[in-house]
Amino acid sequence: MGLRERKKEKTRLAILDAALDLFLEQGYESTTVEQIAGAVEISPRTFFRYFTGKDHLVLLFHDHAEDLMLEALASRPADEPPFTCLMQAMRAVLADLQAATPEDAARFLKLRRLLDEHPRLVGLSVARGARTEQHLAEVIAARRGVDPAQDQLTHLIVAWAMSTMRVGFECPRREGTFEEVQHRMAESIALAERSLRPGWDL
Amino acid sequence: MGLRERKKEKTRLAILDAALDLFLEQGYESTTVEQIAGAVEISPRTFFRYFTGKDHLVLLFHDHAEDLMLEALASRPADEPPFTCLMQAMRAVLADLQAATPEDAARFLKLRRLLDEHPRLVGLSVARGARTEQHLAEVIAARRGVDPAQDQLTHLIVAWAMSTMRVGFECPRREGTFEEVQHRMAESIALAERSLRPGWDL
DNA sequence: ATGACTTATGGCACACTGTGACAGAAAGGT
DNA sequence: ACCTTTCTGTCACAGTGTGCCATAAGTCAT
Repeated sequence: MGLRERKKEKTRLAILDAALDLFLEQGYESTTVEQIAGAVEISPRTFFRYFTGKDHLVLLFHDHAEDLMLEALASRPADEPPFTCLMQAMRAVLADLQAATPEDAARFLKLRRLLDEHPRLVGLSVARGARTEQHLAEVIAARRGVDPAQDQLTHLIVAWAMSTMRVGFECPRREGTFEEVQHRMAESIALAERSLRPGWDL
Repeated sequence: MGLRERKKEKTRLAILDAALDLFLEQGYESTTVEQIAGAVEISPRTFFRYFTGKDHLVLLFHDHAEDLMLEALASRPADEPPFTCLMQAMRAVLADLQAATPEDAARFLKLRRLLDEHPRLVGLSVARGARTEQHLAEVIAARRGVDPAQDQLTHLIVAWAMSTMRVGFECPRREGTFEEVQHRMAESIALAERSLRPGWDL
């Protein structure tokens, strides 16, 4: 890996960290791109070369999580029920989180606090989730051998799975360690499985 | 009702209709507020007094639907299971749609086509849905006698209900009459009820 | 009607986001 | 050293959204 790419990655993270701190300090909306750029000594124009906009900073985790889920999904046995499959994909995201560096862990917790304090960002987050949902629906439709444009059950399976995750991640909004997040998530999955009729997703 | 309010309502609808047509003609992003304002002979500044922004135009239906659902929810018997309740609230939205004027019906169908063609707007729509979900969660928590900040099941019930609605409304994306929307919705509800264990939401 | 009031509108200036175009700086390979 | 490729900053620009203030329109007395 050349100096160029290492430097880019460094700037990337510097921007992210500066932005998260500024957002938490003075609020999301009241933080300007100019301020973020100033904090890491780059021009505002360069900021937009690293990220598509302020929103993108908040959605980095979602991008990563989506990759992980699609990857995890691909590695599950073909005969595993779709919903079970999706819950496993979710666990893969959790596992990745646990294996993360302390820096990444801190970023995740900051992001979580940020979402707590800014309902608008929760909106952004679920909107991004809708895109993930589309991608997952295509994979699940293929698994089930149906046309994603026709089959409602496929969309219901994916939508409910994403909802289950979201509830696990979001609720409750207080400060939380990874252990607590993981516990909430497990609780959420258990709740879901207890509520569904066995074989509903076949 | 005075002349003032009637005139305001007229401009309001004129803006909405002009905007929807422009969006469908030349795309959402490439339509400017200036164009919309020009089409109804008002200043751009006035546009922002009627609507908070371009987004708001797309979310008018969601605002209305949320009102209807909260209203419907309030009128349901206290001992009705939460999920059933929410499905009834959803039916209230459908009923309102059927009772709508031809103008409103046309607006709804245009909005639907618009969402079809613009994934970004689907994101907006889902984000708005998250806000509705919060409000519904509070009502359902009260019904169930639990603290919305603590109870995951409440959030799961509401999230799954919203997902069920969304799947009913969105899928599939082709042109549809109200009959088709209603049919899809009924199908979605049936699918949901078939998939859930009786009494899961108590 | 006339006048006094309340409210809606338009115009202006402004801050902010995001993008295209171009010139110069930095890193890569030879 | 050289040339090539890629990154960066500067400038210009279009668009969104908001505060501010003067003016026009509507409302409601007498």
